[in-house]
Amino acid sequence: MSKGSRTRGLGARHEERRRQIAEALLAIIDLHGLDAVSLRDVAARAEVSLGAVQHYFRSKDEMLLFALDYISERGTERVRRSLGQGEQPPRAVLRDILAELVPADDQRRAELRIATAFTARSLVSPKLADHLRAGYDSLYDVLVLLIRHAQEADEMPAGLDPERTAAALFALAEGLGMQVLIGHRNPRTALAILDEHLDRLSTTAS
Amino acid sequence: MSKGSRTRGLGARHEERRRQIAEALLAIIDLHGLDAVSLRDVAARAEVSLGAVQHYFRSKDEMLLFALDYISERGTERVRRSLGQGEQPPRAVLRDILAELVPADDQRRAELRIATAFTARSLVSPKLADHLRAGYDSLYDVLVLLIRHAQEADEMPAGLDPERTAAALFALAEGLGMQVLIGHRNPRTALAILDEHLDRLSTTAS
DNA sequence: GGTAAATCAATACGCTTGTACGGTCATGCC
DNA sequence: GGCATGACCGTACAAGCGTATTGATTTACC
Repeated sequence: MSKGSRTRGLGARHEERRRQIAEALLAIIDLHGLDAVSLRDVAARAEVSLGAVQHYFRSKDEMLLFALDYISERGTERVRRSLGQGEQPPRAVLRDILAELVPADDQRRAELRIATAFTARSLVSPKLADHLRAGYDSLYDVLVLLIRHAQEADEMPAGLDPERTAAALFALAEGLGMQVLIGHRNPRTALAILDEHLDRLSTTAS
Repeated sequence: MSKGSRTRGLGARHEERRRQIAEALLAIIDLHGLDAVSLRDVAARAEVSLGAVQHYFRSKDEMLLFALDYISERGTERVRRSLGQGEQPPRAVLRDILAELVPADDQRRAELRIATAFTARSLVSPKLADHLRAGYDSLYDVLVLLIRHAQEADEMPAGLDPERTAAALFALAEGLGMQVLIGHRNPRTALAILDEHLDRLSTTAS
């Protein structure tokens, strides 16, 4: 296997150190934006030398890509946890996952700010766009699946097209999240609007 | 009045020149992103000297702010035009305005890319955020008004809360626009989803 | 104990950046 | 005719940037 999986000896803490540096990078993006990131600032915040950062990342680009994958993984992990609790009915799980896109606490807020920064840059960076789209796709697939399950459990009308519905709910949640982030709406109202639409979907005849 | 309104003599073409430089700036944002903007690149694209750019804008920040107001004005103008055609029923006007947020052609696409870049930066620049929110607010107000009119014309159920509905439609359209921009969905599907939701809203009992 | 790799630290390089400054020429006004 | 102002141009500068390089120290393994 690769050196990354080593648990003892030289290189054992390699991945952990990379994550630690990535955390510093993400903190800077949250505070000052993606443009304001310099290797020296990252090093200072991570309390290591510039040389150390260079040792763990060949280039700034590689560091950015790693940080994006790192934070994506955190999001994926949260979705997995939501899915894991099998007691809940599919519609409730769907609601929970969508609600994650509305930043109700500081941590979620920071993550959404960071995700927004990466999204903006992905518009001019194909490589970033690829990595971002991967996470996007998998979340979308989960939504489609949950809607199907909800339909099978008679929690949502069978007449709904799962893919379109997933796209709509995704877009709605994302848009609401953005409005909250901008300060245009408070999280409570945004979540209420989301729930309202979920209810409307469930009680539609078509 | 200020010198900006002068139409003859010295300073007559002042505002026009500023707009011309702003166009170059916006083109660079569309192509390479907001971070990639340098005064020299702007000067080159506008086919003027660096000194000329400096002459018309005291600082880079001022130029960015001007460009944001400039492109916002263009959007506002389009909304005004949609509102202007009085023959159309309010729900159709509402639909047109929401559809503007889904980039179906190159021009709309470029504008949304630029708006996204500004939005991302506004997360770390309060001054930009203020300017952006102003346009946001006025668009939101227009949506609320149109929904009220649609209700009065019996095109939408009176039971709907106009403000919440406006927020929801806004968020949905914005989210769909983003999905199209990312390349996740094609404009046709996005517009179909938008229409579907407008229909669902109109035929809801509550 | 020796060798090789990992882990840094320090420094330097070339480049780009926003801004400042000085100068030139044209224009408008008294 | 003089004088202020507008409209530039060219250049210079200090700061910051990503990256390369070199070297020292530690660690793991034979």
